[in-house]
Amino acid sequence: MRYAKEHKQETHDSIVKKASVKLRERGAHGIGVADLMKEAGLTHGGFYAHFASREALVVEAFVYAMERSTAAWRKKTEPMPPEERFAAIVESYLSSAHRDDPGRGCALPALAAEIGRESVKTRRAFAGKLEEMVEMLAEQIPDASAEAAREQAMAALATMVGTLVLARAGGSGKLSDDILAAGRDVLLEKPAPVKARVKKPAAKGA
Amino acid sequence: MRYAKEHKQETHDSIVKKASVKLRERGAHGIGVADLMKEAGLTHGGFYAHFASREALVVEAFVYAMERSTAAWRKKTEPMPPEERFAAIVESYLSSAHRDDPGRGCALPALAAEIGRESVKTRRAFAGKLEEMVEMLAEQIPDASAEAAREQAMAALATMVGTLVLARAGGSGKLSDDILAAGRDVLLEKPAPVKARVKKPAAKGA
DNA sequence: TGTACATCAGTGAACGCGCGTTCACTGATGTAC
DNA sequence: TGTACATCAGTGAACGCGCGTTCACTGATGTAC
Repeated sequence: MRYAKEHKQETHDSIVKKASVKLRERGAHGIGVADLMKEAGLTHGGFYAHFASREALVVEAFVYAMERSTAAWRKKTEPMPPEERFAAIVESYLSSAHRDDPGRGCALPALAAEIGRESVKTRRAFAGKLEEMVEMLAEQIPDASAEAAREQAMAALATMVGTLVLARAGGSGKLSDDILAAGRDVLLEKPAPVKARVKKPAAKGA
Repeated sequence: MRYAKEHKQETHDSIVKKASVKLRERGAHGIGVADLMKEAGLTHGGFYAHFASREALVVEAFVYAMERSTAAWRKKTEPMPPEERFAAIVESYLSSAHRDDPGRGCALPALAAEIGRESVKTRRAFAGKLEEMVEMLAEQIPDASAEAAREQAMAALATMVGTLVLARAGGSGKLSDDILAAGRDVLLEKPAPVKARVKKPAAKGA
């Protein structure tokens, strides 16, 4: 080795990390190889010493973002009592801060629709990370069998992703805020005002 | 007029219609002007007699798809008794048929994430159509005040959109089917198996 | 009715540009002695 | 310790291609007389 043992790996990781932010911000097709490399302080020529293709970087960056999110939520909720964990995730996911900062947020609202059009191989890599995220969420749902928790976790994640996608597309005015609030309310089981459906009171409600 | 009065308008509409299918299938950046025109049986040169830019067509095609969906749901549920309408929409939205045919389905799971990155002007056009869709959905939710119905409609739409996005990205295997089922179950208030949360029985359940 | 003309929706060649990718080269670094 | 050498991560010019857009032209159609 002519360079420090992990030099290349560090560069590689740095490219992936910076790319994962920019790709979430601009979409899977929204930024080119040259600009992605510039983000990492490099020139475009070196790109193919690290990745087989642009597409390969997109997949790595996506997987990286998914892993980071899953780990971050797990770590964040670890010190909390079990019955508060799910609500904590929902509240931070459906915050205006998350809506307004896609680059540091969950990769799903930003990139999942585009992943759905990629190769079978890419979709499989995605599915694995999605399963991990669902599993982590399911663990934060107490008072349910494993199956029920998994189902609730999938539905809750879908609601969170859909809510963020619509809130982002709907601007940042009242509509967008209303969408965020609506998502929070159903997931935290706060009944909607007046004539709402009968519900068990939410954990932190009463 | 040298041509039949509505000739040009018909061509314009035909381009928008075909484009709206292909754009939902391949994404807002997934197909070029030349191929879009070929879909309508034309050559690319004529494009700018109909649209100011490619972007303008994308917006028109998106708006067209949203209007079609809203109108189609309204028409479909019209002959039904009010308490069955919402469930009918959810079931057709979260069907494997809809998952597997993005081109003829709702524009939101296919394009909303990309719309969220467009200009303010484009996002405003989007927001208007989204409001119409939410309103239509809200009308199908009986037993609720207008505010509560609007909130429930927004949350339900978010769940449907997120579910479809994740189900499409997750391939077409078990994970994908499970995601679809989970979305249907929460929206139709079928309690998940075993130890589920206390819920009012669903309209068609008992 | 028939002919000359005017219109304009649509054609297709051409443009410039940016992108993903390739490749010969450089120069900083660690190794051998 | 000091010097010559080998390595290879990173550079930057160049490529070919496809895209959005422009434009001079065509030819089918409706109108005037």
